[in-house]
Amino acid sequence: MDRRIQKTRQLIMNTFIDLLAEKGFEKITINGIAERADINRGTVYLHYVDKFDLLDKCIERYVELLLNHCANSTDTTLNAGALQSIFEYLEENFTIYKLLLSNEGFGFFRSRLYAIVSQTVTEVIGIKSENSAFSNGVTTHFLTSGFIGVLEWWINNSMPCNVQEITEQLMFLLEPYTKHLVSR
Amino acid sequence: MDRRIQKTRQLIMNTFIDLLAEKGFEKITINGIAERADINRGTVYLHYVDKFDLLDKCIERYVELLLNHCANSTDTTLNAGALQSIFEYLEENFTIYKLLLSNEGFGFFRSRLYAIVSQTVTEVIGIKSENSAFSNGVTTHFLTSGFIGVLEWWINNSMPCNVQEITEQLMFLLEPYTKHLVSR
DNA sequence: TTCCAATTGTTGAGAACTCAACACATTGCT
DNA sequence: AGCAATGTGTTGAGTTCTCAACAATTGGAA
Repeated sequence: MDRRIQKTRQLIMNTFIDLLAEKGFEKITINGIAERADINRGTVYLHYVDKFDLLDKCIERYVELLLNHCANSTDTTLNAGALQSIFEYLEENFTIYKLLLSNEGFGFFRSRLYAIVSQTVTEVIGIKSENSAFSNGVTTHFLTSGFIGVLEWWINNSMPCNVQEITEQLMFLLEPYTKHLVSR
Repeated sequence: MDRRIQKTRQLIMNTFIDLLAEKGFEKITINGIAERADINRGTVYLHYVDKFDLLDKCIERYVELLLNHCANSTDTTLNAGALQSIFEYLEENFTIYKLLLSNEGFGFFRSRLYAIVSQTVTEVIGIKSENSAFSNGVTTHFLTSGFIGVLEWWINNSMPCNVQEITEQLMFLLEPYTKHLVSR
């Protein structure tokens, strides 16, 4: 893809996030974004239909970035490395995800994250344990909610424990399920 | 001017300065600049003919930026405010000017700065004291060399005294001349 | 020396961005 | 209610930048 597109979108999103933190979604204008980013107003419309669309794309992007940090691990195995990688990334971009998980995110971020994670979990369960007692929606939503709940708690409370601790604790909690679900 | 031009030139110069500090002028390539700046190689040639031209323009630009900080003061009077403004700016951009004044600048920065400052001093002397004993080259070059020498010393020695001190001391040294030369 | 890889400087076509202008909607003030 | 200021969304013409390709040069290792 043309590098101008990547740069411009990155710039617009960064500016959007900054303004979101400063004044909230309500008071954000396309005008304001263009001025702050020092680009033409029309350029914003070249990439996003309006500020709602921009919020959507922004959330989509940051969900993607977050999950890429475990998709990078070669297999679908839920291993400590992938978990740790995610929480390290969250730590680095703490302010952004705190913002997206706050009221300013309108719950959209949470629901997008939930949708993707639960789908992945469903797939993994389906593949790994076709004949076991885990092949049902309850398991999927139990694990997804648990994981996302912990993630949300950790961010909202400004990382009350370090990455090492939360990773280990989470792995411990998931162990009973990984034993049956994730092995090959 | 088209904002793309300003942004691109700014980006190229910043990248150039970074590379200059990292590996020195010798090892800098147009390729390397384009890669680091994440722009097309051809774009660099759109603005500069080669890396020597880039160095020139870079020096010219930073001389301009430096002197703007006293040209902003309304009159040509050599006042404490203008001096302080210059040294504050130097303090903020210390690493850049230390680099340009070092061997990597090849003395080009110093000589450009000297040329412009001495010309201004000549003009001021000419205007302010047409019939005094100061109307000659000796005065111009004495004052210019003194000023730039102090500036160079201050930067090369990593700002051994603070802005307040160097400003006051310099004003004290210049006082005998400002009395006769700069008043209206 | 010879060869290979990297760099240089240029080209043309096409995509992205800028800018100014437009009509229209929204906001806030008196 | 009326007015002014600000924001919205779109358009068309013009500029800048990208990209891929090119021939020519340079620098270092075999």
